[in-house]
Amino acid sequence: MTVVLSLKNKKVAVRMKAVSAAENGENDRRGRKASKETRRQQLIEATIDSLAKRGYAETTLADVADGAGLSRGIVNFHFESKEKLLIATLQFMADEYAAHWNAALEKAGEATSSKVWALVAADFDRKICTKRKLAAWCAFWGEAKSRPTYQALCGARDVKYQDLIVALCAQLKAEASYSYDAETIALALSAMMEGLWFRLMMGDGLTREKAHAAAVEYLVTVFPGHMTHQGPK
Amino acid sequence: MTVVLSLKNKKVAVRMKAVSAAENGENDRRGRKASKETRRQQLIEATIDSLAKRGYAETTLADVADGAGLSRGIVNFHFESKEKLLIATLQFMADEYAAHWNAALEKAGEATSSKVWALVAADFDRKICTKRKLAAWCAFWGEAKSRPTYQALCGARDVKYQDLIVALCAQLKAEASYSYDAETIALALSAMMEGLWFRLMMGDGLTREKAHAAAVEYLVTVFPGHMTHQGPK
DNA sequence: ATATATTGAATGAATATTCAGCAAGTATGT
DNA sequence: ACATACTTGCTGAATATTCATTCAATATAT
Repeated sequence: MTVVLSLKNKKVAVRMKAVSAAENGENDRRGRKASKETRRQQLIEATIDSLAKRGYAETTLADVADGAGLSRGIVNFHFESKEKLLIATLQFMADEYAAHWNAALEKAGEATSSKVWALVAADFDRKICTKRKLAAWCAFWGEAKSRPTYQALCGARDVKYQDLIVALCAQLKAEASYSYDAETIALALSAMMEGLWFRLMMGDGLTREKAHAAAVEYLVTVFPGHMTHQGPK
Repeated sequence: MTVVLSLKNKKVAVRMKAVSAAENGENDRRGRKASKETRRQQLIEATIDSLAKRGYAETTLADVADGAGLSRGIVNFHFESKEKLLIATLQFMADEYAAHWNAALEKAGEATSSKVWALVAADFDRKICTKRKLAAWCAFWGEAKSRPTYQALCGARDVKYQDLIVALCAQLKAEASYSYDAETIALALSAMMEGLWFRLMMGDGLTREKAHAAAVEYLVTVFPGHMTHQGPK
């Protein structure tokens, strides 16, 4: 081991870094023999990195392995194929996203307006709304139309989410006397949030705060009886 | 020539179709000896087809050549490399998009509200807003963050467009007494249109008409002094 | 000791690129 | 009118490259 150190200096350094990055988790065994789940998670994180840095088409297993500080064959050992790694990565992001807005909904008050406000805020939370993750999402979007599996997972964002937003908008309409069609407003709102995500990813100096402010401005305008710039009434 | 017909039946048939598709242009020489520009355009169209059908990562030169009804080496003959073909394709789409909204702006009346209305309508016009083209755009978006050349061309949509929208919103604000910040509203509006494009591409049964209606609903709500559901006041 | 995780070189498949040759047009000379 | 050389667009087999996958050897943990 120490014999080869002079030759492998660089690589060892990289691996140290990668391992210490994985330390965050609770399941904190390191180096050789990290638990199966830990390794998988580490590889998924490396995949997100690669997708964000190089895009879908340029993401190679070699790059993922390097990013994780592990050797070439590692992905095929823990996932069976590149395809399955990518699906697991997308699945992870979809689960994380869903868990995040569900949690936000839990924490929000009973009032419909509080729920809407919380959902919008959740979309621009630091935890979810990273350039890195947005870029990874976008990499998948580009391939989603031609791959049913991706489409299903990208759309997982909508299946329940969209229904919820529509229901909440309908609720708000019933509470006050807004004239708009609930579905139209729900569509406009969620499309706008997606568009803001997209702009954030493209990164023309748009910040999370400004994006959130734009969404809030919309809420206040459309639901004047329920929202203020500071929060739900 | 006739000797090989029995063997090449299928191929010949495909080529006939491809050639007749290229007939639309003015420069209508066919078969062998189509002008250089015509051939390039034909290959660009085939590239858009492939991007839309198979996504960026799965688009191969073989597929493009087949789609155009031409032989394998053709792309490297007319463009130098796959990369250059893709850049030319994106350039074409960006030019077409810019020309389209500029034309819409020309045709619109002098009033600021007419211009805004025209820009929004242009975005959902049949000519631009095809599933095929949206899918091709999306394929590029996924790679744009990692490739400066793509990013510049995808962003070409904003450089002037975004400035114009901001200026028009500021103008509307000055004409009536809206309280919003013009930049915020402009951001919200254009983000929403991008998000609607995205949803159209993903194709959850959303139609161009419904998407346009959602955008109009927004205009009416934000600029009540200037807009009605039927058009600018 | 055995089982398990990991490595990294070898393999093979996919595919971009090259290029020698062919065919259709075009110009020039007789 | 016909023949000849020359240009240009195109073909498709051969080559080079990139990369996912495999697997025998090795290291580590229990």
